[in-house]
Amino acid sequence: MATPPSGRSTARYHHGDLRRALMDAAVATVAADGPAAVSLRGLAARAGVSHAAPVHHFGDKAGLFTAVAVEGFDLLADELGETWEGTGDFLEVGVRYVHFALSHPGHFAVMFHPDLQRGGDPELQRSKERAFATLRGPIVASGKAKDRRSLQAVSLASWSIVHGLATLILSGNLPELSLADADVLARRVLASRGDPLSPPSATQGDFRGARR
Amino acid sequence: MATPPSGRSTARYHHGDLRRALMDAAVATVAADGPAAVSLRGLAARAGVSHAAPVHHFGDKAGLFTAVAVEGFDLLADELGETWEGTGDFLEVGVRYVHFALSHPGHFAVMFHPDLQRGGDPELQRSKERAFATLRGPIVASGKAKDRRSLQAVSLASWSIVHGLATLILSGNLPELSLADADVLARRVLASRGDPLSPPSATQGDFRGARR
DNA sequence: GGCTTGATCTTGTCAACGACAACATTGTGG
DNA sequence: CCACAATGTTGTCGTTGACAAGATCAAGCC
Repeated sequence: MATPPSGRSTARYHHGDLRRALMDAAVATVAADGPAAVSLRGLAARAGVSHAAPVHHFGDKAGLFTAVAVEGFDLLADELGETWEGTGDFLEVGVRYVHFALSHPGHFAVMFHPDLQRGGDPELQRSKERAFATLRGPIVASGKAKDRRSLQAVSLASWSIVHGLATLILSGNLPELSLADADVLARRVLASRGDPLSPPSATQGDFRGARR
Repeated sequence: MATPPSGRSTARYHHGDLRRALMDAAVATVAADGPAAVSLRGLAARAGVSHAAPVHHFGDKAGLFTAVAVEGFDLLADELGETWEGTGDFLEVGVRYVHFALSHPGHFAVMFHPDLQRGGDPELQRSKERAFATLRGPIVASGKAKDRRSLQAVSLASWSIVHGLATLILSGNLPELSLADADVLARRVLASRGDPLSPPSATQGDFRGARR
């Protein structure tokens, strides 16, 4: 992997883009085996560098995870913003949230485990805030919540349902899904609105539903 | 803490209830600093035994977390069942789910991180199934979902919203709440149904709402 | 060319940890 | 009284995160 840009094929002292390689390896490891499976030494070995090299890019493990979280929140904000601008559909933004979580499981897991990160990091704060604002925007724009309090309730409910669905799928409490299936499921779940008192509007789709 | 039942104050060879002490210490540690902060050696020291004593009760770290998860699912099933039988109110079961998560953060975190547990454990499977059945029951009983597919969508939506809300609060993405405030918030969020197209029915309550 | 400076990477080391093996202690039932 | 299982201890090994000190490289400056 990653043959250096210069023709020299033997080991070079400098990696070229070790920061990128380490983050990619970390994300892949988290996606495959969870954050606990990440070791700085393992990542270093995978990138072909010595066990202490990561220190120069991230300081420590929390620094690495913080960088991954920042990247994740930026990606999420981009995707949600794009969907909102493209469709103008509040529900589709929610679907995209779930889609993001499932297509970037490594990032997502790190993003929502603050105990892995460096809490006070200002860059993290900014990325986080931008992502949340991008999520809140469509809810505010849909403008159906009259007062401030109900807006917050609706906003939080929307976030909760997409976040909960994503979390339940990722944590293995629901069957494994293809991304396409997950989109269909998310659309139907969001449309059903979690209230048994109002009959859900059944949309088409072939998903078989939760297993256990 | 935990002076032994016998009057002998000096160190005894047998702890008395080491299993219980280790689980309590583990739950407290997870609640305070997350699962990553748990070390078998640390728990052993806290209980006043040698570093290898926990092996005889849990085998390994995953065994300890599995035992915590089983206890958690049993507690959750008890609480949800009690609420459903007491109130017959579907929404109150959801409120209780969130309440449980916030009042047992140590258990909750372990319960929904399967990578910490021994996946195949039969006791875990049973406890999990019982808890989920207790959650699903009220939804089925409310009987508003016509066909199988919409029932699954409603069921999953309900679970998602309560699980998402609990997860968001616990992960520090919402302001710290007292348990009473959280109950009020959960009630309002569940009542708002997360759909801006239908005006939310504002219930009373003094919670100020999400911060950031 | 020679020198300096900063960034990057290596080597060496230490303490904490999970896991395991071998042994000691305790209490219980035959 | 004695096997025997449960419980706890001591000792050890390999892995890991973190740190310190030094090596290598690139780029600028004289």
